[in-house]
Amino acid sequence: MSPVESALQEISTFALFRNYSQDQLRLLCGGAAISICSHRQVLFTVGQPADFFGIILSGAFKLSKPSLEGQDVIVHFATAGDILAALIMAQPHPVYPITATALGPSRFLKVPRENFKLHWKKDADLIFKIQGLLSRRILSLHDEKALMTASLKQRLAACLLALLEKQTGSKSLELPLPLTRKEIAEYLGVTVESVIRIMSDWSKQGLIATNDQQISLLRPEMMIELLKVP
Amino acid sequence: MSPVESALQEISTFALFRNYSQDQLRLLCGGAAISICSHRQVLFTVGQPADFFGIILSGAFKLSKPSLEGQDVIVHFATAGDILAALIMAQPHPVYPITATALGPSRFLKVPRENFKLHWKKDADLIFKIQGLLSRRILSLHDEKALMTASLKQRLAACLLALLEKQTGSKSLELPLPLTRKEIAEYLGVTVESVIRIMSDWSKQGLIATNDQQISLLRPEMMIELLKVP
DNA sequence: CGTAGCCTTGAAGGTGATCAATGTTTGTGG
DNA sequence: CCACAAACATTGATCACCTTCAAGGCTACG
Repeated sequence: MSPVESALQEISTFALFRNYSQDQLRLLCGGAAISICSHRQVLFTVGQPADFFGIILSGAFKLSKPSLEGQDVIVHFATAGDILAALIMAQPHPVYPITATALGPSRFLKVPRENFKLHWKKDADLIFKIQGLLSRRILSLHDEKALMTASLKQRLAACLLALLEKQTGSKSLELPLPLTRKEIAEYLGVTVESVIRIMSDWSKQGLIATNDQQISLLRPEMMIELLKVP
Repeated sequence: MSPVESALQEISTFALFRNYSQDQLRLLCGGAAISICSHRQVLFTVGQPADFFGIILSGAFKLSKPSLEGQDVIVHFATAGDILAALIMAQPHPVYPITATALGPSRFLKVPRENFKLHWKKDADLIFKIQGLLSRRILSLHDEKALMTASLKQRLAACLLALLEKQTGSKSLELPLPLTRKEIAEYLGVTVESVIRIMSDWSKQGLIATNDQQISLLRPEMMIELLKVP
């Protein structure tokens, strides 16, 4: 079986494509290719013409864009099952609004842009489900915004807990993606030093542990406690 | 002509419904009603079962949700032509994720929830256009996030400029909605005092003027200048 | 073996928060 | 129409959190 064929079987387990037959998937993903990305490999870059969108098969990607001052800001951590760049496929000459970089070894199913107009757009049910994904993104961005008045300690706790919840299946205590302190800082919009100071405190208190960029939340209940009234 | 009928003519000028005949609109908006809201009137409240969604005919609404500490955070300022609550209509028992409050006298076309499943969802092209709206929301939330590392002065300038750009048509210097300093603070996630200090500076320098909660940007070029390198 | 990127720690500084007091506008009911 | 309450606006003083700057250690990789 070709790699793409087996990928199609793989995505049929994702919520988005449940109930789709292999034939239907073959149509939707005609001409697709699989990108095998190593850690830190860039999938696409902000500003580049968008000639493909697609689905994360495994691993994770950080989605970032440059801020006014030039340094990068991470807007989202995308994990297996997430769709990337679908939201701009509607435009006549789409350009990636963000840069996608692999976090850990990852696999991505690249679907040619034409498929969107030819097949995806015609499938009201699929568009509808994608809308559901977009809605959830908006709601979680709102939640994040509501946390802006909280202390950095609370925002950091909320961030790690949210990442832990992304975990598909088993409830291990390890975050499903490798993360540097710098990346966490870029995600929260603060400096590395601030993140480090809080996380080393937590390490000393046994709340978290880091092993080769893999972060584990040893005491999630305690982290949740931090989110309660200051 | 009934008020609803004239509203249907009104919305046919919005980008979302261009090319729709009155008959089609009558089908999509069957059973709709018009809410005439006065300043500060609440259209729906967070947590309340969502039995309608709809379109802002005129005026504006602030969309807010309570933060951890209890005070409200404004997640979006919605203006004429915006769709509210469409993104949660897909759920089986939707509940409003935010509170919508009128800013200035406003009119809203309330469409019953059933219409979404019966008619809107079936219209692939419409769902597709709504997806376009959602995409733009996500992109602008990303832009906002990229500004989180900037100083409050810059974020405030960006906020006012973005609101000025929402203006449909004429390029007056007055923001299209009445805003208190407190609301701006709730939108930016900072305290009223900080907003006031910056805005009184700008008032003294002649950059802005306030008249009965109507803010005017007298020198937009200067505001844009503030967004350049610190 | 040298460089580049990440991690860590400390000291100093600034931005925005907090607290407090007062003035102003808006809305409500007698 | 006035009295009063409630919400908003303003200002100053003080404080805390987070940033900035600086220096050094660690690991990965050519």
